[in-house]
Amino acid sequence: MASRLPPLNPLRAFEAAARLGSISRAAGALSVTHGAVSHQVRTLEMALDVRLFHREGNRLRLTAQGAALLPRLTGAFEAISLAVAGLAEPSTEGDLTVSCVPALLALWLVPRLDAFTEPYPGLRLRLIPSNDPAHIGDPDIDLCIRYGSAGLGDCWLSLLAHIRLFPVCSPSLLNTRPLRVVGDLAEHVLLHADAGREWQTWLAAADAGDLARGRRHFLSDAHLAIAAAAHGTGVALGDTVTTAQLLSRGDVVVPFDLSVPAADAFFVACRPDKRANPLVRTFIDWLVAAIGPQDAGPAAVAAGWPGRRGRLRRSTVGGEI
Amino acid sequence: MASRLPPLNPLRAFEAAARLGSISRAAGALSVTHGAVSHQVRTLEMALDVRLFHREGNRLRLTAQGAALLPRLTGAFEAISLAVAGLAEPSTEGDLTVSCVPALLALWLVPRLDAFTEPYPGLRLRLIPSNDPAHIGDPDIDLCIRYGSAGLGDCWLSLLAHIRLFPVCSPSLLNTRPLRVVGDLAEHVLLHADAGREWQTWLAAADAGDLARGRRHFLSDAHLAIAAAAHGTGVALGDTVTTAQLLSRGDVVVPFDLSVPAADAFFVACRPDKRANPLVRTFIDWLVAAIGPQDAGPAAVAAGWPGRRGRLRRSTVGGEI
DNA sequence: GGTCAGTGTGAGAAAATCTCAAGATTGAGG
DNA sequence: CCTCAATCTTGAGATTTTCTCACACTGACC
Repeated sequence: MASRLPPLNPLRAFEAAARLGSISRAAGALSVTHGAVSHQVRTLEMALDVRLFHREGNRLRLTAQGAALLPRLTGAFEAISLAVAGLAEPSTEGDLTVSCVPALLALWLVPRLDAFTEPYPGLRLRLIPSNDPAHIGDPDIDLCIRYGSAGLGDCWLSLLAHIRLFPVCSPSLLNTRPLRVVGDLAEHVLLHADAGREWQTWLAAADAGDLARGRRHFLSDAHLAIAAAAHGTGVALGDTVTTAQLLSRGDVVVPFDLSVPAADAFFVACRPDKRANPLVRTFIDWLVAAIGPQDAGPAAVAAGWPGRRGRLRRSTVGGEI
Repeated sequence: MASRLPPLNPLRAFEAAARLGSISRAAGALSVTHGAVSHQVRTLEMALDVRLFHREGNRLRLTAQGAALLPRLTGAFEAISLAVAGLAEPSTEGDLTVSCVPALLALWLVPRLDAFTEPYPGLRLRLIPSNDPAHIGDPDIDLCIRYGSAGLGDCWLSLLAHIRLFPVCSPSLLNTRPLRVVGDLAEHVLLHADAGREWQTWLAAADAGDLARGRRHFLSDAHLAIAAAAHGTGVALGDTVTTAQLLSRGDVVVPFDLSVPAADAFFVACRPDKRANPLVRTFIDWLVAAIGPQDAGPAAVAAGWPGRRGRLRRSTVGGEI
């Protein structure tokens, strides 16, 4: 898929020409002749098989497709430029304290941690399994990974991942008791994480809302619920992020081909001042990249819910603390 | 600054090698020989004057700097790939309804709108000056630009711009009554936008909190306050985004070299389902790019400003505009 | 020790990119 | 109408980058 990338230098030439509105100015900015830029743009149009400029005599006008491409390219090249510029800062020694939702910590973060820490021998990492929003304000905690953005208060927020939910169970469970149609769930224990409504949502989507009153256990965290499911205790709701590894190893299986979007999403959050720490920035960059591309579009973040707490994300500069 | 970009193809080669953990695998992914990738990586290290890999015999290990660079590059290349992939969708005809803070609409958006609409002759745009959070839920409104993210409810959010605030007034006002030191503000009318505390914040930073009780007018919106200032009625608080054009045209001037960060920031928001509309995505992309680069780091959203007091720093307002 | 799977490097080939020069279109000014 | 200046396009050839190939080196493993 990476090989599907179009030629980069023509992209840069187009970006400059489109942004500056002129082949000649782009040539100036790139320190080449205008002929070179003209060739590059033409090459790109060939490669993409798309017209990017309307040629009207001696003047250029972006086509709709060129206009759609421009801001994204500008953003990407700016990101590259910033990334390279920020390369000088060397400070990658020290402590990093991360508070993370237990399920994500145990099932996703810990298995991948080596990949992050490997280049940083001087790094001391402390991990706290928790979903307590108050941790954000704690000066001893560098960053928090949370499910849901509600109650996080005055902080930097960044969307990590939207998830979808689906039932999972141990493969051996299917041998002891059938689980072919949704109705068979009545014969199984539904494993709930916390007091969440996730099962209710899924059952509603499966047109089986009445099953919500069957046998069920409540566990304090999705991690426990999924572990219990893997053990064969019952059926839990897994999600696209934390359960992926267990699924690929065959520890759990998905009995039904139906998933529902979760009501909330995973976020990274930290106190604004913590972002000055290059270690924190590096870790966040890594997190976002490691969890995979979630969405096109810039800086997309889902806000909390209306009326939950009127005071969310309000801060004062000179006013009361 | 664009010319400061390092060579792109070596960046891509490094990204692949670092992500896949091996020169050979990168060579496979890029369909070239390993020698080519090795040369590219070496070239990049030369160009940046930074070691990106530790070479240990026949094995590679990322250096701290290489590891810091990797996720950002991956993100940028992914963004490019997505941008190009999304190029096929042609649908750029239809209606787009935007609800926007009045000041930003009149002083920033409208003057730049031609640049956006130009490539889309089939586009019908409807603009609504408003800061009503309820508009987000309105199915007739495609997207909202808001000051502050509070109360927006369940929606997609994206940071547009942080702003800084500073006094502005008509140049002719300075002829009629002096405005040399902060104390001279006592002789002028302070133009407030809404019931905001912005003036209070600025005066506190200027060590002149007592002036907050002088003559003042309250206008319903920053647009009106700034227009009144341009007209010579008094002194208003301008910001780095909406007031930039008036400043560059000389309609208003900045009497003091002191600015404070605003308590909140501009956001774009829309209902999650609206983001399926390519027109909405294109408009948001354009907005974010047009308002300028705000921050490095992925998907960074400020839920308010750093609340630290006394951190207000003097800045050369005229210079950064 | 031999083999395998990696990486590094130098020389030359291949390909991309650039420059140069000529041609074409447009708009302004006389 | 003519000329001039600005701008884009295009083709040929020069230049630079990038790639391949062949060989050398290292470390792991049997």
